Amino acid sequence: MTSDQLSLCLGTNPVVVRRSMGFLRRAKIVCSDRGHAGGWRICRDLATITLRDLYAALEEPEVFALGHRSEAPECLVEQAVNAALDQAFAEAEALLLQRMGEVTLADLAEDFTRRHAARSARQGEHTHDT
Amino acid sequence: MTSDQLSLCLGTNPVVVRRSMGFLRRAKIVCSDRGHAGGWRICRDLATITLRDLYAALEEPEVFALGHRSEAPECLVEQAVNAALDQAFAEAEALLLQRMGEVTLADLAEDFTRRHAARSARQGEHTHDT
DNA sequence: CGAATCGTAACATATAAAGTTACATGAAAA
DNA sequence: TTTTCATGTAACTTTATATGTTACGATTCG
Repeated sequence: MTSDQLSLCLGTNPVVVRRSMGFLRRAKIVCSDRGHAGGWRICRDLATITLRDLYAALEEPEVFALGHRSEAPECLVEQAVNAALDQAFAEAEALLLQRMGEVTLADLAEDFTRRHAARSARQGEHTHDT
Repeated sequence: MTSDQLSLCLGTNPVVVRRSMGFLRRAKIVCSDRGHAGGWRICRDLATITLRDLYAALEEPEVFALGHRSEAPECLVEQAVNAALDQAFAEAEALLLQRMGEVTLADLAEDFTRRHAARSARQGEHTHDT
């Protein structure tokens, strides 16, 4: 698909798509072809790509919205709070990343297919009714 | 302490302090007194206040920086991704909140005291050297 | 009364994410 | 070879949000 097509699907802008897909290209998850009939392709087996890979490739801001105000604060109160929460944040992040690592694009494709069939069935029903 | 004093400690603005402390007041964690000699007081035993209580009271944006673009998307791809991650997010958030619920302000006060003593000792040493 | 303090509305500023424009580069088709 | 259609990317604009600021009313104590 081209950046223009993707931007329509995603309700955004082609340049924004190129910006994000660029990260995936550098991570060797997608390939891009320039020129006529060019665009974006997934260049690895869907079963080998996990949501964790995508997250890592996109370098999204951070897992948590909460975080330290500063990494090595002089303030002793802040130091105490950081010390108390560092472990908790690390554990929660590790858990989340592990779960993301367990979901492949192949899994999602399968689920999508199921959902698509279900929607089609519902629409068929509805068409039959009217 | 007054909002002005707190804002100096925190490197921010007195109105910002009132805004945040207002949430803690509504959660009955702190009390405020107006007028002369007024200001803010913690109005519960430190051992009964956890970081989770503070987080809940402050209604911070969200635990995670990542999240759903929309809660009930029409897009089937988005539905599949949400379904795959909902459980993971819920687990990680529960773990984090549990850990936050295990840390009381009394714990933090104790840790602060220890750090303060350590710093004083280091400064004493240093003074002794020079 | 008057100074000190919170409560809150209204407005200003800063920052980052997203969107936009513009154009160079590259590749296939005519 | 020229045209057309893509990506790659820099520069700028817009938008959203958190933060900071000003202003002033309400309350309390001396």
